Amino acid sequence: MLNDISRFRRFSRAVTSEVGALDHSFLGRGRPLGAARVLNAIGHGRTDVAAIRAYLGLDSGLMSRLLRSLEEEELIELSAGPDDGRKRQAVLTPAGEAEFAIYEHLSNERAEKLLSSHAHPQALLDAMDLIASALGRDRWSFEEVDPRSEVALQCLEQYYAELNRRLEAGFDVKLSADPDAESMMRPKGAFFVTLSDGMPVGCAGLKGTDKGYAEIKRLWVSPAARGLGLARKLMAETEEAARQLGIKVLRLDTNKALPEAVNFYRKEGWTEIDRFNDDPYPDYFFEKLL
Amino acid sequence: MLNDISRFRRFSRAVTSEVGALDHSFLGRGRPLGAARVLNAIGHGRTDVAAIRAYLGLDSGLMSRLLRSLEEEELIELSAGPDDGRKRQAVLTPAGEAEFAIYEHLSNERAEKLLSSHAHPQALLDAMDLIASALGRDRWSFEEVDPRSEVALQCLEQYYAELNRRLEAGFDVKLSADPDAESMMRPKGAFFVTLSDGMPVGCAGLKGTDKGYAEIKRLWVSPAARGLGLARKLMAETEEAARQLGIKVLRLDTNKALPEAVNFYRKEGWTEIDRFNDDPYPDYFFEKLL
DNA sequence: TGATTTATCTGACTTTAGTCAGGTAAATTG
DNA sequence: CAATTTACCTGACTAAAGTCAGATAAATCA
Repeated sequence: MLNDISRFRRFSRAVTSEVGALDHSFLGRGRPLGAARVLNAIGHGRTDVAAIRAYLGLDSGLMSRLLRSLEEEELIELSAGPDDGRKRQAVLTPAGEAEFAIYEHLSNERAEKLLSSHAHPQALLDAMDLIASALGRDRWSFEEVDPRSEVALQCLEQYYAELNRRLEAGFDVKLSADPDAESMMRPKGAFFVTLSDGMPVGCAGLKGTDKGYAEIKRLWVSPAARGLGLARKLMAETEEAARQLGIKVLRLDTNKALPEAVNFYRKEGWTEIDRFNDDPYPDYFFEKLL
Repeated sequence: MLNDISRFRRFSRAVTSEVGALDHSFLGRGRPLGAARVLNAIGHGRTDVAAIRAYLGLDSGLMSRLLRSLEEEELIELSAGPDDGRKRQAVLTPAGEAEFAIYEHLSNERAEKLLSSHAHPQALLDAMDLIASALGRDRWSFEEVDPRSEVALQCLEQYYAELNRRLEAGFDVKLSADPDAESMMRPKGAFFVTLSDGMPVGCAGLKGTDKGYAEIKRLWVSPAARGLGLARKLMAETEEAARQLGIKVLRLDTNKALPEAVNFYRKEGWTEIDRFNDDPYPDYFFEKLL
């Protein structure tokens, strides 16, 4: 374990110096870091002054002064909030957009340089996803979305690709009993995605049926977010939705090529039952009474 | 590529906030960050004031004041350098050791917490090694060492383990023509390791013989540091040593289970020759004239 | 409607970080 | 050995970050 920690700390030193170098390049724009951070927060779409303050952890007095200095530079414009005149809204002026673009360029440039100088950039990005997901595990947001929405499709695409990779016979969603979107939306069912700092890292569908039970479908966790207990949380979220909808019996099926999934359902208190559908893919069938 | 960059920047945000949180926990000790950093540098064995100054990038005036404040807290003691009375040496007092231990604990605690809360900590550490190596690629140090030294053995152990994993018949160093240490040390030969922030990430041996040629042996790059051009640099270092020793002909052998190595030698201007030894493992034989 | 809460602003302040121009004493050079 | 260089120290300064106690105006509550 001691050696593990020294590896962790070597990583810490490396990223600390990288973060410091980026800060230093930001200072090259002739503006204190605090002001640069506020400008960038606004550029990234945070218009609500209170939200920026919370995000950057700034004192209200300090925030006020930083906004003033950006205003004097004519990089931002402040206005009263539309429904609450106390809450101020900040937007970039054209000059602010230009300045923000330069900061973006500085950031992107470092990213591109590192990625393009590596012979295996995808491996590097996978490693980054893994670490970012582990560091961000206590900032997950669970959102109920339309299963046809952009984020949902991003999850499902990766889910299908993984099934196709791992199932002996491959996987073609058209051959499977693909639930239609309405069955996974209120009032019949629900569909959840988990976002980790904006990146979709997991999903789960609750498919209502008229057969006296509902099904859990499309439970998927991104490889980068595995081992963090996300599946359990997604499952809890989905079961809660089922209870709200008055559902008493949950069922699901899975494949023998996914042993960790089979294991997970057993550990989570599901009981194995007989085949309850004629979908060609599943080998295992589970049930849980709510 | 745009999506790659957004993944990179998600990683950046995650580690920035992690770095910030650690700094914040350091501030909880009631000492400004600058002083804490100096104390920690001394605790980690940097006694030379000039070295600390270079490492932390501090102005001499600021450094002097930070040392003074730590001295007033009776956490460190300064003395004149043994051979140069201008260079000051800093060491921790017992109270300083105690305070340093607390900072260490804060750092290690975060590391342990993250690692132990993850189901696959080794995957996380591999990811960290990969990223730390990529970020630290312009701070490699090449050192000529005794092939029996600790760092050399660390490299060789991993090298043998990988051969054993990848070669069809496995690999037992005792069955191979294991060069004795003297043949890879001056004046016969040389042995190099590459350190990346203290971690050995690669090695290469130059084995002198009395047969009119010298051999490149044990060229290895850690998986975390592959794709960064390290093998080429190690090779250049080794060839330079060979030239210094007046060697005119270099030879090496390798195995068909290591296609990237075979590829590398071809690309680096080596010419394939007939088998020149009776070692059971190699399938390919190369030569290069200096 | 008057009292209270909330979001932001202002002024006065402290601490930390960082810069710069000399100064001192040890070491090195010609 | 005198002149110069080097490593560190000191004092005087500036800028940035952060804190805190009111002030103000909009929103909400009783």
